Amino acid sequence: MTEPLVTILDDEPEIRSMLASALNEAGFKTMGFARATEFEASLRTATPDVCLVDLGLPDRDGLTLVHQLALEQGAIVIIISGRAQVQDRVTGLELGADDYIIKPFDPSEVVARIRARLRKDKSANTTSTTARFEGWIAHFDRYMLENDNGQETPFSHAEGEVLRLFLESPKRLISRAHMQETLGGAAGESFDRAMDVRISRLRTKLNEDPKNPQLIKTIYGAGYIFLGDVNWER
Amino acid sequence: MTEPLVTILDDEPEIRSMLASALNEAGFKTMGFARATEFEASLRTATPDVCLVDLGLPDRDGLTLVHQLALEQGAIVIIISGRAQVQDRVTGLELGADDYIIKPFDPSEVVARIRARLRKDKSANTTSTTARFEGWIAHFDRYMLENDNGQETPFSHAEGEVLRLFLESPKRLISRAHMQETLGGAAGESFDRAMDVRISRLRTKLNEDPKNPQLIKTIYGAGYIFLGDVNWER
DNA sequence: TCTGAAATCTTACGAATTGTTACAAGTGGC
DNA sequence: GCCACTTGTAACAATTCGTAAGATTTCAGA
Repeated sequence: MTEPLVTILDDEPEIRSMLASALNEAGFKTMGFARATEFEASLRTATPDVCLVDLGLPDRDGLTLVHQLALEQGAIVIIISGRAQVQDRVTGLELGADDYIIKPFDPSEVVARIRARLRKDKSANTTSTTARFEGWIAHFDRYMLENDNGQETPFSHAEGEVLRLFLESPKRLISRAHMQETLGGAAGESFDRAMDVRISRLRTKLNEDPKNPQLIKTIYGAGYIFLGDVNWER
Repeated sequence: MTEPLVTILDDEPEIRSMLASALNEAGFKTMGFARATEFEASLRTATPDVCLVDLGLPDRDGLTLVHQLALEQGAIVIIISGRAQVQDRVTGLELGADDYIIKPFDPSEVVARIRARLRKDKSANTTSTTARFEGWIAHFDRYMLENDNGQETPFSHAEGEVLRLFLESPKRLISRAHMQETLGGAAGESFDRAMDVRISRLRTKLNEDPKNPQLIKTIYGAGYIFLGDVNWER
């Protein structure tokens, strides 16, 4: 993974810029939004790793948004709020937030808390070479795909990159933009055609029915989702 | 997983019992320790899912312990401390803690934070968002609509947005304005035509009788109401 | 009950997005 | 150099989804 992307959703410009500079300094990419609608629009093209959400939004109930984000996107969601009551914090966390930070806050603590989340998130799958999923076993060290009968088919490097991307974030929307970025192709170019081809080839190796793919699902206008339970072996 | 095991390491008996009762009530198993040595001895026989660690221990430097725990055991480590300085929190988190809670604390928040961590830990493979309603099952992760015979029809992203909106607020009026807002279309424009096309398509997938829709009712001049009981499974 | 205007539904079409196939350029082993 | 293999590009097919336009329904007032 390259630099993780953190989105900042807060209507106060000072807070956005304060967070952005602290996060950039810490090696994160950031995107700031003042309104929920703008933020949601951006989700079509970008897949943030962490979403910072202020609860006091002008155009939307923050808690509902948090709920959706956490459940649908599977992203790490951190609430930033001026409401300091225990009850507020508890409901925020119950609704799916991963952390709850109270205003006023220190940017360095925000950074530390984000790092703590990401660390945990990644430690589940670092330096592993084998993954099992839905009857398949992917051997990344040997570039081999083993089916439930033990038969093996080779897959290429390019195919492996895509497959790994999927297996590292199962059941999560992977935007086209994010894919191009991590797979090296300069965005906007005619490389996005190549992306499709890679995925198409991967699908055939996974015996996907073109009319009705079970594992790699296309979300028109957004990206892809890899369904299926994944187990990495270490 | 059965009931997760939470260890409590704190030298104050009142705090141990307070946490233990709150956690037990919330469905966790607990083990309490007053000293680091006792706690470490227990690690030989038990594998806790979550470790609550007080930093002010009599017989050990808490931070070193946290570091070891997080690295070697891979367990979820939550610091509970009376030291409230930002710097303390940052170093605690950097050393591997997953969370940092300041004394005095509310037990219910501790429970909520533990739940948040466990949820994330699992969610890599468990993200299934489905809703049952009137004989149908909507699988939002797979973009599939299952009828009472088990047959599945795919629905598109745009259709899913509308369906989700309905299922999240059943038996309540959903105004056109609100729909446009949440579905991204710039309000007022000729996008409202697209709205009812979406709904129309959704209706046909739900086998609605155009003359007499049972599930998606239109309220002339106001909006729509989704009738039908909904059960979310997450 | 009848009538007309406004709101909504539906169908068809087209632009944009994505899938698939064929082909060519590049790479490495023998 | 020859051959198998990988991988991007181009061309064409299939899908999604908004727009337009005509049909249908609803509601208010006579």
